[in-house]
Amino acid sequence: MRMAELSAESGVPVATVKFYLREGLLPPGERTSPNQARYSVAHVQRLRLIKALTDVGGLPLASVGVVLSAIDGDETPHRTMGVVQQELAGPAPKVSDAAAEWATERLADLTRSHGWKAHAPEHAAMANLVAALATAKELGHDKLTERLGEYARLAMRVAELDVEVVAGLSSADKIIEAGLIATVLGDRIFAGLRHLAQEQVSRDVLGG
Amino acid sequence: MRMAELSAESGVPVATVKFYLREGLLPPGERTSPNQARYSVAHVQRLRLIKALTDVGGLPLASVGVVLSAIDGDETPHRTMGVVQQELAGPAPKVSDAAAEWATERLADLTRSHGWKAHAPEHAAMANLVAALATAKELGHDKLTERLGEYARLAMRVAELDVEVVAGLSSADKIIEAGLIATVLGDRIFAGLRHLAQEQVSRDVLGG
DNA sequence: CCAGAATGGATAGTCAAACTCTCCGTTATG
DNA sequence: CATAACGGAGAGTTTGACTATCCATTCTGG
Repeated sequence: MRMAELSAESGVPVATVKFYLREGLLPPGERTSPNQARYSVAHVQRLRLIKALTDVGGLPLASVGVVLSAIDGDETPHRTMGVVQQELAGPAPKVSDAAAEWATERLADLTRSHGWKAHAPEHAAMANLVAALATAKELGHDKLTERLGEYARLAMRVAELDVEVVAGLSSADKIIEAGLIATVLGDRIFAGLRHLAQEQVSRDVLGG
Repeated sequence: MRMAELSAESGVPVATVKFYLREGLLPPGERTSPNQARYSVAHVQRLRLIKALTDVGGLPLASVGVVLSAIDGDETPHRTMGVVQQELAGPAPKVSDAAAEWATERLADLTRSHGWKAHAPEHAAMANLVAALATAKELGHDKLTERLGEYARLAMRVAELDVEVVAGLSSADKIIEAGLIATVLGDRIFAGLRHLAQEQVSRDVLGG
């Protein structure tokens, strides 16, 4: 197919497709002459993935580029997912050193008591957790951190489900892509379900 | 206190504080003369809250404005939290009509089988869920939706914890603010815990 | 009391991200 | 073979979130 059809099929405007080609997010089409190219369904899928990562995952295009090269590379699923989570988490917001230290300590307790592996503070999920917990403290909301262990236990249950959903696929490539999609969409889906559930519970507990 | 101290105390640059004042995100200080003002600890707290909403919650300033006027208003906690969730969820990404219809149907099944109240498709969390599920389908990932019921059950457990954390506060104002903070930080904290847990589980199941 | 720093307020400028527009020479097509 | 579409490159646009510069006061330390 050529540009117009690729655009129609994917729902991405022609000008934007050209822009993605320039940025290297979309691989160039196969040349049929010095200045004509043909695109395949792989290009359509790639565009859909880019849309999912930006629209649903909220990733900046620069991160999308990093993620796409990661899944195109031939690293292990584990390493590749590390890159994905790094980009998905984004840069952690800055917080005061004192609060950060307290939060780091609190998280160390948690991982120790749950038998989880310790992580360096540069680890993306870790850095974001530290920032979020530190912010909670700075805002004077300790309740959330007091219950951290209970949240962690439920997070573990969710993670087990996540891995079940992704595991059982045949090839490493499929596991990587499924993992990517499950991570990007999974966060948003769970957040949505949680909000819905909060309304149910708060209706019962706090009253309409 | 005056500008310089307010800035130092909150960690927000003077120019930015002025900008927030102009935008109406921060209420003006108390006048001490026609062109001088004095600020209070309430201003410091407000600035910290704005920082949390933008940095941690990732909200655009326009949404922060809406949220702040909502919590300053005198609506019930339930209505106020509705506004908060609306802004937090943001505009749902657009998806094809066919996929959206399928996702809406799937969600109707879910809410029915869990005995949850049905929601209009304009409902923020609902619209985002529809978009996320529709995207999963468009990307050819059905596994996630097949297990939706299990995720919903866990989301319910998390929501119960959320409400426990917030309930038990004395005044409606405190409940509203705690709810806001719990929602904003809670999503990010749970996502972080989930990522950490995913690594533990995938290490065991998929191997290093 | 007064010189120099700080303040409040207004206007304009900056910067990055993510497109979108306009050309242009070449290629396909009815 | 006229004309519509294409690929490629560069400049322009829009939005969001600041940041910088002025200026006419107002405060403050010596």
